[in-house]
Amino acid sequence: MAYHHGDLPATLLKALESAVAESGVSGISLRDVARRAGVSHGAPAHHFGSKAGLLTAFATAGYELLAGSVRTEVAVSRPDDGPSELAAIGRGYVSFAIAHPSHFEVMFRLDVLNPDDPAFVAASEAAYALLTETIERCRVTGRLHGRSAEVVAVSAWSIVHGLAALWLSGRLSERIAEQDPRRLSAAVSALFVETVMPSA
Amino acid sequence: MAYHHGDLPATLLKALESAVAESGVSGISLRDVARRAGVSHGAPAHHFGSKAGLLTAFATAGYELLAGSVRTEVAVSRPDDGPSELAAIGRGYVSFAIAHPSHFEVMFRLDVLNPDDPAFVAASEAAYALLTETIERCRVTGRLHGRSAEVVAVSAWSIVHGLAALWLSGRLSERIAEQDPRRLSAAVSALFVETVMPSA
DNA sequence: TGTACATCAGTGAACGCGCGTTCACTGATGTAC
DNA sequence: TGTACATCAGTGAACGCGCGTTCACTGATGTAC
Repeated sequence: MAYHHGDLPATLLKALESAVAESGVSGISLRDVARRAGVSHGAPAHHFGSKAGLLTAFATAGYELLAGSVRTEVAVSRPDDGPSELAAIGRGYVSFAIAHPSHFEVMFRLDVLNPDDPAFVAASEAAYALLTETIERCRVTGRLHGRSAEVVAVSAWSIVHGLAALWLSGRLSERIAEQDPRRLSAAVSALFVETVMPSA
Repeated sequence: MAYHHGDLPATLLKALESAVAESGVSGISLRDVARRAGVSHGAPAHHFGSKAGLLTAFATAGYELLAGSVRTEVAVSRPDDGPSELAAIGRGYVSFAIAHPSHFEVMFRLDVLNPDDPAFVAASEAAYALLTETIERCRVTGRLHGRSAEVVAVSAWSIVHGLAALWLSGRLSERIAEQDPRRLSAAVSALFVETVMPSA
């Protein structure tokens, strides 16, 4: 085994992703992650300090992936139209969660990571800003119809977060006909935007 | 210590609740729960078989509490009015989650319990039925305006579930001005019902 | 090009710990007569 | 009322295990001259 791995931190993060996918956050251990990465169990500490450090780095990467997924959907939405941008954010949020369920799960488990880590805080703020900026744009252009921007923002975040969480928990898909999460999230996002911000 | 405790199963469930509240689902152990209940660490197995059995019984009780909370809110809503019943369900859902965060957390962690347990399945079906029955009532009285009952049901569940999950994760309250979860859930539920099912 | 040396990355043994489950047991309770 | 017995509830010792963290170490890499 080569002593210098090349990019062990990245390999460990990938190993963590598959470990979470297989056994959930509660089932993961540093030693198992090291095993999957093919290194000794002491190696992770060298790069991440502790188990919480590894999970924090993973969650931080999750927020960056989330922001990327949202930006991708927004890029293909109708330009300069707040509501369709908001619907795009919803689709981007859910499709991130579906594509990266392990990241999604860890990101909201503040009990197992270091929630004050500066990089983690910065990444999560940046992702949240995407939502608030769009809602602010809707407000400025009068699309909120006088509704509280805060209530609209919380509702929008809640509906996509809930959809993603319920889908991933498996409690949702077993109860409904629609089995394609992308179509479902598009329908839910559209319902929200069309009713809360009708164009007519 | 008396050999016969009286109602050890109920005491163990209460001990589990406080253990989850203190250390989260990932931090709980059978031995700690037994310690909190003041019995030997072998006692839980006598009543629940295993750790998963205890968690399953706890989650089942959670669904029953959820149904109770929803029924309580519905009982004080405007009678025979689907939409205001739906808003009441939303408030009941969130106020259950706020009042019983430990139950709420365990209920959706299918990885740590026995998801095929008959009592668990029955309790969760019963709770879900409260939602679908109300939406069906709205559909019959024409309040869905031709929208898919399934999409409306998923959206309604998602928005309250997301609100509860985000609130409990702590990621939400640190970003907004409103600090009273009951007022917040009332505002979010009202926004959803008033826009999706306008009375005019 | 070669050599000395500093830094870095990963090893592997060791630590102490708490865990879930099993099981022979003992003490308490309830029932039959 | 008393006695024998069955059932039930909880005990506590024992098991084997995997865990997170520490730390002296060794091998690899990069730099200065």
